[in-house]
Amino acid sequence: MKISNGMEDKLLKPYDPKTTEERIYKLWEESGFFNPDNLPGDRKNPFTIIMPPVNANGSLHAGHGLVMTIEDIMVRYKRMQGFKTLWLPGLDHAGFETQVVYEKKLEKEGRTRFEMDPKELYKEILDFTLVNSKNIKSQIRKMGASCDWSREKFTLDENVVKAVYQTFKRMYEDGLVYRGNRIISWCSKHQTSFSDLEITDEERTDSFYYLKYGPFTIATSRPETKFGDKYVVMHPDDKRYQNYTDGQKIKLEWINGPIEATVIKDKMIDMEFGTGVMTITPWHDTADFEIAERHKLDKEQIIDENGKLLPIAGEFAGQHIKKARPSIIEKLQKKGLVVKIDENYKHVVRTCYKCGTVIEPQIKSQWFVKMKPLAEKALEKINNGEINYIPEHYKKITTYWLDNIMDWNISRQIVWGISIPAKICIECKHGMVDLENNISKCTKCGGRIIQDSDTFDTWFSSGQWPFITLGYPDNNDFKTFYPTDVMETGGDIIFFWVARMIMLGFYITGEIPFKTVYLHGMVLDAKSQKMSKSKGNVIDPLILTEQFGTDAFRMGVVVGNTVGTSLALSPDKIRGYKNFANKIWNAARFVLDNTKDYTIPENPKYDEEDAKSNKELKELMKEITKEMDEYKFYLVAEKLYHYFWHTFADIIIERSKKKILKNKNADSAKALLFTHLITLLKVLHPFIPFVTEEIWSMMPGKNKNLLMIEKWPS
RNA sequence: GCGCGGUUAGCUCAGUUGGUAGAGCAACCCGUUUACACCGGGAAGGUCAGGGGUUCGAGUCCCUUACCGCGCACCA
Repeated sequence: MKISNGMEDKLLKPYDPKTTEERIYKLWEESGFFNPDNLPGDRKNPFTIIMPPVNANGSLHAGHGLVMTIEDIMVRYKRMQGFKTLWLPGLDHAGFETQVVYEKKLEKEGRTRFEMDPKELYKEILDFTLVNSKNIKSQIRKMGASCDWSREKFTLDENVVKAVYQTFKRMYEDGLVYRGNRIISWCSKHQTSFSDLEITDEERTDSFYYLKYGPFTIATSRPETKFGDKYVVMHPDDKRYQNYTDGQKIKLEWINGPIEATVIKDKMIDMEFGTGVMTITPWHDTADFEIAERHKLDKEQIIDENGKLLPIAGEFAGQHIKKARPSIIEKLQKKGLVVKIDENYKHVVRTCYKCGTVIEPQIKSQWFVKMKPLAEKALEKINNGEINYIPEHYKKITTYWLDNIMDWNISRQIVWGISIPAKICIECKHGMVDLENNISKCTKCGGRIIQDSDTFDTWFSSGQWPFITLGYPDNNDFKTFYPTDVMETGGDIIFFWVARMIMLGFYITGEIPFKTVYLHGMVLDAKSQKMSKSKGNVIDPLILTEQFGTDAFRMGVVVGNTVGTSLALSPDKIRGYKNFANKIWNAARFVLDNTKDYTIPENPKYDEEDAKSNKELKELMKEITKEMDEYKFYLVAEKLYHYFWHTFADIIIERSKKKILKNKNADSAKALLFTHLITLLKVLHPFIPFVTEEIWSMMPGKNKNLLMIEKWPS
C-alpha cells in the first residue's frame, strides 16, 4: 500500500482549506449522495430534517452558520449510520421581513412603495429575492451543507401556494378561519396589521395626565385619543363611586364642548390604579374594546391609519397625534380640565418590532384563525411527551403560550406575499374563500364584492412547511419522510414558527410534523453582545470561513456550546480550530508516511500499551455515539478534539516513533496508528467534513467510498 | 407583575445519576526531537455570586437574596 502519487507533495504543505473545500464539495454533490434515493445499501429507516427556509432578503449571517453546521452534523452522522437521510433545503420569501428590507432600499433611492403600482413592486421584490437566493445557495454550499438540492423549495413555488390555499379553504369550512371585524395592532409607518407576536413591548417614561371629567378625575397617558370618550367606567364594588349607577347619564364639559357621558360598571377596573375611574376609547385600545363589546357600547374611530386625527377632533383634525398632544393639553388647561400632570410615569408601550413606531390599535375587518381548538390538540401531544424538546425548558414556554393563546390575525396589507384567495363584500364586509375565482356577489347579502387585496402572514404558509415540502398528501416523499425527525431552529421563533407548525401540521396530516425540536441560542459577537448593523459588530461567517476554513468555523461554533445558550463568536476561537485542522493534516502525513510499506492484517496484534489504547478508543466511540444520540455535539466535538490532539498525536504518535525507529513492536505501533486514524477521521467527519474527506482520499485502498458514506464506528 | 435562563480560572464556557474542580484562548518558564512553531514539554491560576438547609459528603438537590439576559402580560 502506498500513498497515491501526487498526494505526497500536497501533504508536505500545511492544510489549505481554500484549495480544498470547493473541490470536495463538488465531489460530494456529484456523487449524488445528498439525495437519499442514491444512497448505497438497503436503507430502511429514514432520517429527515427540513431546513428552516432561509430568508431571501440578504445573505447568510452568523446564525445561519450555526444552523447549517448543527444540521449538517446531525445529517452526516445519521447518513454514516445507515439511515435514509434527507435534509431538504429551502428559501423563504419572508413576506413582511423582506418588504421592510426592500422599503429601506427604496427609501435610499428616494422612492416609496406607496407611490408604486403593487404589481410593479411585487415584481421588483421578486427579482431582488431571486438574486439573493442564488447568492445564499452558494453560501450554504460553502458551509459544507449536505442537503438535497434536487428537492429544494421556495415558499412561493406554485405547489406551495396551492397547498396553502387548500389549507385556508379547509380551515374556513371547518370554522377555524373567520372574517372578523375586530381590534388589531396597526403600524402607521408600515401600513399593515400584525399578529400579537410582531409587537415589542417597550418601557417608557411619559407624562400621565389627570383630567377633570365631569364629577370624576380620570387619568390617561394618551389625551389625544379622548375626544370621543363618552363612557366612564368604574368598579361595581368601589365605595367611592357607589352613588353612581350603571347606565346613569351625566352631562359634562369636555375637550370640544358639552357631552353626555354614560356610567358603566365593570369588574375589570383596578380600584387601586389611578383614580379608579377611566373613560374608554374602544376603537384604539384592546381593553377598552373588550369592555365595549361586553356592554354593547358604541365604538368610534378617532385616529386614521396614518396616525392623524379625524374630524371628531374638531380643530385638531388632520394633525398627527404626536404633534397634536401639546396643543390638546394646552386647550384642556385653558378650560381648567387638567387636574395635575405626573411627568415620571413609567409604563409599557407596544411598538412595531421593526421600526419602533407606537402601535395604534384599530378596528378592522381581517381574517383570523381560531386558535383554541388547534392549541388544545397540540397541548395534548406535547403534554403526552410526543415531542422531545431540546433544551427541555422550551416545552414549558411553549405550553404556557398555547394555554393562553389568542386568535391569530393572518391578514397583512402588504404586496409581498401569498395573496389571500377570498372575496369581500363591500356592503356587509362578509368574507368568502374563493379558490376558483367563481364567486361574483356576496353569498350572504347579495351585495357587490371585491377581491381581498391582502396577503397572508408569512408564518401562515411557513407554518405548513414540513408537510408541504414533502408533497402532502400523495407524494412518496411524504409517505417516506413524514413525520420528520428533527426541527432545528432558533429559540426566538418558537411561537412564530415551531408551535404553529405543530398545530397546523397536526390539523392537516393528523400527525405531529417532527419528533424532536432542537432550539439553538443566539449568536453574539466576541464580547457577548447582540450583533447589529448600527453597532457595527456584525460578524460575517463567510469572512471567517474564508480566513480560517469552514471546518474551523464549524468546530468553533460547536465546541462547548451547550444547546440553547447564546454563543459568543470569537475569531480567536476559530483560529484555534484552524490549527486543529492542520494538526490532523500533519498527523495523517506522519501516519501515511510510516505505514507506506506496511499492510495492516485483519486482526492486528498489539503489544500491551497499544492494546490498551485500542481499547480506550473503542470505549470513547461508545461514549460519543451515545452523546451524539443525545444531541450533545458540543461535548463530542470537544472530546474528539482533545483525544485527537492530546492522546493520539501527543502520546500515541510520539510513542510510535521510538518503536518504529528501533524496530521494536513496530507492527503493533503501525497498526495502531492506522486504525486510529481511520476511526478518528470517520467520527470527526460530521464536524469537519472537508479536511477529513480530503485526507480520506489519500488513504490507501481500492474501491474506496467517499468518507461521507462510510460506516460510523461504534 | 408573572415566567424562563444565567452567575465556575484573566476571557469564553464545560461539568452527565450528589463522591478530590475541567477545557480552549490569554499570560508565564523551557525547548527545534520521523508529522506539525498553525509545534512540543512544564508550571501557575478558582471561598464554584451571597446566605441558609438536606446529606457521611453539595458546583450539582431544596429555600432565599442580589445582579445580568430573555420571554409573556388589556393596569387606563
